[in-house]
Amino acid sequence: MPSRLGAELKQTRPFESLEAEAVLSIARTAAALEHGVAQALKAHDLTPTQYNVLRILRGAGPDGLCRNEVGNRLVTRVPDVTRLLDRMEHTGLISRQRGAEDRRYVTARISRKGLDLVAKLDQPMRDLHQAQLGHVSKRSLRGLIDALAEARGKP
Amino acid sequence: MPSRLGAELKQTRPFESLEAEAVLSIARTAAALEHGVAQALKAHDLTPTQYNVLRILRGAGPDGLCRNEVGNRLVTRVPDVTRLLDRMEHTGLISRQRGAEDRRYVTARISRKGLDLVAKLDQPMRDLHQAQLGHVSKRSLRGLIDALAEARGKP
DNA sequence: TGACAATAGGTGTTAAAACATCTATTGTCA
DNA sequence: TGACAATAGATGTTTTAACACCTATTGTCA
Repeated sequence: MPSRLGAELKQTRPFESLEAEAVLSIARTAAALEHGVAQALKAHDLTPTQYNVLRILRGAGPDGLCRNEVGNRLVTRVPDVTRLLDRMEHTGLISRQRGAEDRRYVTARISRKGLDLVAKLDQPMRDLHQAQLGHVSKRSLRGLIDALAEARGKP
Repeated sequence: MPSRLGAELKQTRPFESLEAEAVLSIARTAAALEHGVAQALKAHDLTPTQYNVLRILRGAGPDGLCRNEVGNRLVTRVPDVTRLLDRMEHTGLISRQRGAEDRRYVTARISRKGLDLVAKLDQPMRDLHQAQLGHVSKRSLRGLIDALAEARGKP
């Protein structure tokens, strides 16, 4: 019985291990989902990472967050948060301010424009996630989430 | 009871839906795993995508594959396979040849150097996958793989 | 057969990722 | 207090991703 993903990729030889198959399954699924998200955001000139930043800063509230903290909370590790924020400041989605007490810090805050944009995207994103995974049973999703947490070593 | 990923991302508000949490879980796990793969391949000046191409062409055998077919089999959708293959040809990992019967096709084949490189990477990659997911039970992995296939809509 | 659609690749350009290195500011401790 | 490590960001450079558009070759059909 050939594995599903094996057939999907038209690869004849079976996977070397369950672990290898899982790594590829995760990568392939993530790529497909992110592609959908990217397509949905493109109409608003946002990348998934920028959208992620907007949600993070909205969650942080008026106090904002420093660059490193934004980087830590990102779903995907980004090695150049400075210029990511540069671009978002340039398009007016966020503002930045050098710290008064400790002048090493630069606090980033979401702007009115940024808040409006994420607010407008809330429902479409809900719909998208539903379209992407709505056909999967709650039970499967729960198991999936737990297994992924285990895979990341956060038991 | 706050969700695991919610705490991990230091996000206070709970997820809007199980589907949204699953999408983020998949993205985060995939990023972590791919980062590990990329680190392992960096010593050989290979990106994960290039490694993927090498494995695809090794699997295809001496007949090779045309550009589009390589693109179709890639784990992640790549919008510029031509220059991906350009680079790999330039570093001597593959060769390309314009088709004789149908001159639109260009067949890509893995070179001796490419074969040697993937062969040398087989064991390290096995070890890496084991290190990344070896702590997850076979049962969880099986469930994970099945749930991801379901998520991709390949039931 | 000759126009035209379809298919397979290639090119040009802009934006973003990746990596190393550098400056400024603060903390620590002999 | 004064050297020096540690922290927070910024900058420079190269590579790659992403998107639109262009060329060459073959298939189709009036």
